[in-house]
Amino acid sequence: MDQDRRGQWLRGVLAPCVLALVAERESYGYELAQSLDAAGLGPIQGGTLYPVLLRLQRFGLVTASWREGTAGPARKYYRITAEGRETLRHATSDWREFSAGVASILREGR
Amino acid sequence: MDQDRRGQWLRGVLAPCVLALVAERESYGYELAQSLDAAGLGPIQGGTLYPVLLRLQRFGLVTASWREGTAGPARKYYRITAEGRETLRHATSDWREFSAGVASILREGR
DNA sequence: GGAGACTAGGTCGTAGCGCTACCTAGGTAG
DNA sequence: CTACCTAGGTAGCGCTACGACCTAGTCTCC
Repeated sequence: MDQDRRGQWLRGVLAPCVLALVAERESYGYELAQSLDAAGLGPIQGGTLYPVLLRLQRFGLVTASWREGTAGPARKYYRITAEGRETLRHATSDWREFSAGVASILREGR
Repeated sequence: MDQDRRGQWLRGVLAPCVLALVAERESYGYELAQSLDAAGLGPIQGGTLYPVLLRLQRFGLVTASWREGTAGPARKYYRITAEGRETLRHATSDWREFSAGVASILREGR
């Protein structure tokens, strides 16, 4: 109940974050993992990220296409859909509201 | 995948929030549920809250004592421990960092 | 030409936790 | 007696992050 806090916090946040990164620029799994780490969310394991991407695809929030890499294995590029953008918009505003509520509670217990 | 976002977001956040409220002023379960709702986290069901309180108690982050209510059933009052305060401090700073990272990602995908 | 590292994607089992539904029990109002 | 509010608790379910593992292509170095 100390080190795994981040794991719990990722729940429900990871999918919108991935969606936001894909919305900015089409990308593939491995690169997204690096972007998320660079953004401060910590290292996201493959066993975590790939199921997320499959879920987003299954829900029709992103589309995927295989492309040969110039070097290394082929990459699966993801692009956001209109529905994905809509979902992202709602998730973002919901999250802002939620995190503000949490911040207000945690601020008081200083 | 719309209304249950909040449920996912509560993960790992609920315990620190309860801890923060108890740190501010000793309280009991039913009242804490109302405080959390009032703070904007939405209604927290008994089946969600009471296990959280039992976990906090089992980890030694709070202590509990039964007290007769002037009206209605007896109440179980919770008070934060020194270890609880320490945990709360770490959780709060960790959460600030984490939520800032999420905010930065969601901001970009505007 | 073999070993090892890096890139890239995927699957499987486990564990934690919020949720719904349900239960006990005291007090009060009609 | 019935209904509702307060107050606490338990049981099973479902979702999801995680670690462990697997396949495969490319590159460097010895």
